[in-house]
Amino acid sequence: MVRVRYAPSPTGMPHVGNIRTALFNWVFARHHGGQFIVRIEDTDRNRYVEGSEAAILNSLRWLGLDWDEGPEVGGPHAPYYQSQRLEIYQRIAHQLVEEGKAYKCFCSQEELEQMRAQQRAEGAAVTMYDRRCRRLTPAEVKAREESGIPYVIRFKMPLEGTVEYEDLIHGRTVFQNKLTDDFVMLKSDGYPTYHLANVVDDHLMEVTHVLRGDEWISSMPRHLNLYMALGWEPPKFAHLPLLLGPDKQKLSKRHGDVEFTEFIRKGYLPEAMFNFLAICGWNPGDDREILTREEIIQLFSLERVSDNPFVFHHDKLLWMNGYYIRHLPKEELIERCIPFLQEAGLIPKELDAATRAYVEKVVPLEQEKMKLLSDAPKLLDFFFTDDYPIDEAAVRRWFGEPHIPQMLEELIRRYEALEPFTAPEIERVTREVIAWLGVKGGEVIHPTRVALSGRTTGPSLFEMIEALGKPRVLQRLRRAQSWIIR
RNA sequence: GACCCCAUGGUCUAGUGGUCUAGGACGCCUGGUUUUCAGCCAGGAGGACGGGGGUUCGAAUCCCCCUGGGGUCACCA
Repeated sequence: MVRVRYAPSPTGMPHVGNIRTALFNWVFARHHGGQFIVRIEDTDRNRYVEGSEAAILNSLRWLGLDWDEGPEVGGPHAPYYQSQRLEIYQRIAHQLVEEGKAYKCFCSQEELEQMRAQQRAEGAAVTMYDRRCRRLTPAEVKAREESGIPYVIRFKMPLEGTVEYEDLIHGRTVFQNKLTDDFVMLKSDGYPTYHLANVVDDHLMEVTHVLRGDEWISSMPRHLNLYMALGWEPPKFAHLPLLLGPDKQKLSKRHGDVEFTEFIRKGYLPEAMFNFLAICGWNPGDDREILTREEIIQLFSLERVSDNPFVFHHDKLLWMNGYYIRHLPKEELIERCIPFLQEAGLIPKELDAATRAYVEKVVPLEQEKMKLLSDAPKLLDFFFTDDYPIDEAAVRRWFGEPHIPQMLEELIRRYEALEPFTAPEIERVTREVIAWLGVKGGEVIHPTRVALSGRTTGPSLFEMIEALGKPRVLQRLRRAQSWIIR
C-alpha cells in the first residue's frame, strides 16, 4: 500500500511550488490506489502565520486534492498536527540520548554566534558546530542540567563513512557523513526540528514514499542517519525539480505572483491549475499537454518526472487557463463569472431573474477572449453600467468623419422602429444604413461600437447591440451625438 | 568556499546509440477567416543538442574533464 504525505508548515501563505508538491503526492497516491496524508508541521512557534493553515487546506480543496488522513478528517495516526505530538518527539530524542546516539547541548545562541564568528575569522567559508558539548563528561552534563541551563538535543553524526540512497528521480546519491554537523533535533523550547519530527512521523504514519522538493536533497545524510540510529527502514525518496523564477532563482515572493491564493483570486480555473501544475516537471511521454485529471492520474509515473529545474513562466499558464475557459460549457462559464462580476460591483449580490438572464446573455459574448475569470468585469463593464472608460483617441478618430451625424440619426431612427430587436434584424437595418450612406461597412460599424461601448474592440457588434437592448442603445447613440467634432 | 543537483531554440518538454537534416507546446512573426479584438486555420523565424576529450562503424543519447546555472550549509521548514 502506497502512503504519501503532504506536510506543509503554516508559516505563510501557500506557494505554487508547495502546492505543486502536494499535487504530485496526491496524484501519485491516486495512481497507485494509495493514501494521501496531510500533516501540519507546526513546529516553529516564531514563524507561525495566522490563517495560513486554512489557506493551505482551502487551496487543496479548491484543486480537488482530498486527503485520506489529516486535519478535519483524522485517521489512525492522529493527531496530524506536530504541535500535538511533542511528547513523541521528546521521548524519542531522549531515548537517543540514553543510547548515546544524541546528546544535550547547552550552548547559548550567543556562544554559538561567537563560535561562528571565530571560525569565520579563521577563514572558514562555512561554519559548523564544533561539537563541544558532545565531549562533555556525564558530570559536566549533570552540573549544567542542575543549574537549569536550557539545552537542545543534537544528533551525533558519524564522524566518518558515507550514506547513500537511491532517489526515485535522481538515482543513487552518496554523501560523506563528516560534512554534516551535529544537527539540532529538539529545540530548547521542547519542539522538534523538521529533521526529527519528519522522520519520526513518516515512520509512525507508515509513509512509503516521500515526494518533496529538491532543496531537501542536502538533508538526506541527516535523515538517513536518523533512520539508522532509530533502527527504522527509511521510505523511498523522490526529490522533485525545483520551481524557478524567470531569473532562474528558486521561485519566491519576489518573483511576483507565487502565492497560490492569488491564482484563485485572479480567476484561474482549478482544472487549468491542476493540469498546469501536473506538467511542471512531469510529462505523459507523448506530445499531449492538455490532460484531464483522470488522464493525469492514470499516466502519472515518477520515471517521467524530469530532474531539471522548471522555470515557471506565467505565459503558458495564462494560455492554458484561456484554453480551459474557451472549452467551458456556457452555463459553467456564467456561473464562474458571476462572483467576479459581483466583486466588481457590476451586478448585485442577490441576482433577480432579469439580471441573471442578462448576465447569461452577455457573458458568453466574450468567452473566447477571456484568459482569466477576472477579465470578465473589464471586458463586460459597459453592459452593466454607464460609468465605463471612453477611448478618447477612438472618439477623435471617428467623430470628425462627415458621415457620422447622419449615421447616428439614421441608426437611431431605424433602431427605434426595429422589432424584433435581434442581431439578424439589427444587422439588416445597419447594412441598409451603410448602403444608404454609401460608405464601407467598417465606417459605420467601428464608430457605432465606440458610441455603444466606448472602445474599439469587443464582441460581435450586432450581438452586442441585441444584448444591450434597445433603450440603452438609443440612449448611448444619442449621447454620442454630442461627441461629434465639427 | 564545501557538498549535492542540473545542463536539447527565450521558456517547458520529447528523444534512452543509427528511424534526428532533433519532434511538440507556450511566446514571437506572417498570411487567411471576420465588423474590431480575441479565437480558429495555415505558414515562418529561432537549437548544429553548454565546451573539450574519449568509447563506438555510428552519440543529443555512454564515460571523463571543464564551464555555466541552481540548491543546501539555522534552536526555519
